[in-house]
Amino acid sequence: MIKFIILGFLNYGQFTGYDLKQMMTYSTSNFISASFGSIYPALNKLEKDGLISSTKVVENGRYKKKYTINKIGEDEFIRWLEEPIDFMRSYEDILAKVFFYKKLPKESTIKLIEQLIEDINKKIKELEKLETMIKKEAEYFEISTLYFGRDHLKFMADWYGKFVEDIKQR
Amino acid sequence: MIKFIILGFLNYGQFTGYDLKQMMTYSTSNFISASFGSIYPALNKLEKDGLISSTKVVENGRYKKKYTINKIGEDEFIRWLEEPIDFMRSYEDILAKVFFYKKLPKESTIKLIEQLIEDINKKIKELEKLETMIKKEAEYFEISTLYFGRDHLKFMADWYGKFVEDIKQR
DNA sequence: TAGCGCATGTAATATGTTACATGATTTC
DNA sequence: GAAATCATGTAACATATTACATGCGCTA
Repeated sequence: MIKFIILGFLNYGQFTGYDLKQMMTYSTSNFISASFGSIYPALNKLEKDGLISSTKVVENGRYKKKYTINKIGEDEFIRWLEEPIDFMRSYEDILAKVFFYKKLPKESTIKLIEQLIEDINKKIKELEKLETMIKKEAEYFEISTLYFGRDHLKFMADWYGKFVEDIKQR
Repeated sequence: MIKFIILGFLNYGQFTGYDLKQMMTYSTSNFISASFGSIYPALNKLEKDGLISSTKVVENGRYKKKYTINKIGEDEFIRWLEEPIDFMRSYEDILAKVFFYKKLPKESTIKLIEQLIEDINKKIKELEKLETMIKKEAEYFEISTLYFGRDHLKFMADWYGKFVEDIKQR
């Protein structure tokens, strides 16, 4: 996960691990935040795997390692972005992709979100079947968690429905 | 996390690791599911720590290890349930507690949920401040993730608001 | 000169998954 | 007799956090 957020930000320029942490704090902390303890090892692994490259520089007398994304990294990032959204993962995972959707052609974005909505609606129907099956025996708080699940998915389908309409009209 | 789900289920009787996995599959898979690879080690640790005890039995010629919750386990479970809900964790974590709220007196449950709603509303105000600050520079998809965050929290506050009213009227 | 911000990194810990290993009983 | 289900467990891996370790430059 953190891997793709890093690749995403490196699409916009050269940054240090410290820069990336700042960017996450200011713009993605709402759904993804990372500590230095995950950013630095992730950067090292990405470089080892050839997705990014680093240059050692001294700026204002300070030693820095600036990272640049490579072609392989760009390709892997786009491949990830274009993958259908797995809505059963947390909503944070969905937002991590949405955050970078401007990198994709408008039609791709629209297709991905419409697919997402369809998948969510399928899941809602499944849940509603389950509900009618276990309604009688289940305890109040237990069944309430099912109702929350259902309503939460309805909220998601609804929100992304409006979102996709908004994207179409832009 | 898995630890408290196990303790929660052991409040209802004696079960094996296999039983617990089944119960999760059928009733909490909506927000929590666990593999045997996490259930069995968790059971061993809980026993080592004295929160649960096991008895080896042979049923239908099959070797089983049935677990019982101890007083320490019960106390620790209730302590966890009574803790204020940390809504910044995933909604799955919230549901994990709600699922077992029948173990708590009605007034405690109501207080916990009302506190949750208050915390969510505070966070919504923070987000709205942030929005007005960065509205101008931010890119469409980037700011959309903020809007989702805000609307998602509003959905949560709303849902739990109705929930607490329903609990009061029962 | 103390403290904060910038900058990188490691070690210990937490928490889980997937795959593997084993073996019994029940069902078709 | 094969396959599914019951039943327990370990090993390798994945992914992250928190705390620690280090050191420079700027500002009060």
